[in-house]
Amino acid sequence: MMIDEFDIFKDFLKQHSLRWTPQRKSILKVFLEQKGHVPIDDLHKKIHAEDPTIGIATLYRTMKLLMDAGLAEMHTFNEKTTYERLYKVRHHDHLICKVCGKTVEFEHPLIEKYQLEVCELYGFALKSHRMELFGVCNECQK
Amino acid sequence: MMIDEFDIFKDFLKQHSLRWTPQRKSILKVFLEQKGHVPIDDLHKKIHAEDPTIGIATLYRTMKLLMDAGLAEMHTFNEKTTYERLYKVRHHDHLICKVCGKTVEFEHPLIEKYQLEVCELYGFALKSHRMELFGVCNECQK
DNA sequence: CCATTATTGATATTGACTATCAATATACTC
DNA sequence: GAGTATATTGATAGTCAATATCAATAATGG
Repeated sequence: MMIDEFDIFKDFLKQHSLRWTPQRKSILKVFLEQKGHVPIDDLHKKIHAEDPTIGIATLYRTMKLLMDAGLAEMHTFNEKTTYERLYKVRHHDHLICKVCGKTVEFEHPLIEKYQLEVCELYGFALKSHRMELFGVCNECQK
Repeated sequence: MMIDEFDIFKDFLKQHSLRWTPQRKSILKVFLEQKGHVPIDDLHKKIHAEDPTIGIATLYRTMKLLMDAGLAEMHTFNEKTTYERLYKVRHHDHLICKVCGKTVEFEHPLIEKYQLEVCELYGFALKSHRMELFGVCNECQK
């Protein structure tokens, strides 16, 4: 039996005495259909197509819950806030093109290893990290 | 003959047909007196003590110029914007305590090396990067 | 000194996000 | 199911950092 994001969210809500509502269901559904980094206004448009009665406040509230539930992650690239799916997606870092804004995901085990080393050196217990490389992509170099 | 931040800024302004003014001088002076990461309102208070006539808009405008001139760098830790001195300060990354907000600066040559590798792999020309490790510091673990 | 153009401070505006609140929906108990 | 307690909702007002506007002023290059 597969545990999917809907189960996780329902469970999270129950654990916190919060409720499973049609609005939360719609928002999660639409969010999961997106790929990569989704800005809030994109999400809002698509939610609106699905159910025009859902307000922007509910969208913000629900995205916060999804983050608390570990299903979504917020990023701020170039002053722009986007949300990214988190569950069952490997951890990765980002390469961002300063010209066209394209992002590429990558992971590098050795970098992660050295991050741990640095934390130990300073007596920190590492919880998470953020690494973004800014550059100019192939296309934009031409 | 030492080239300092004042010279660099004056030169930058000249290059761009901008003007060296008492306000810009005061703001740079106060900024350079600060240590580490300075929030804009701290800076504003100290500027105000130096010269109460300088408005907040001029402060924002000047900080942007200092960034363009390569003398300052903006960070956003825990939703809070801070400015950091950049010139003649070695590049470094940050370790941030999620509990007390303390930041520690570090550098790790090998991490930088692998960042370059990743960029080459994807055909990006690396311009800059941001790496922040979030954890719990020694003190806050007790 | 003059003309040109950048700069300034006060303040209005923006834009993203949050708080408020009355109406409504959900979950729980019996 | 009915009834009750409580969470949720959408609309909208409010907040806050940052930016745009603009008339007055200051700096620059002749």
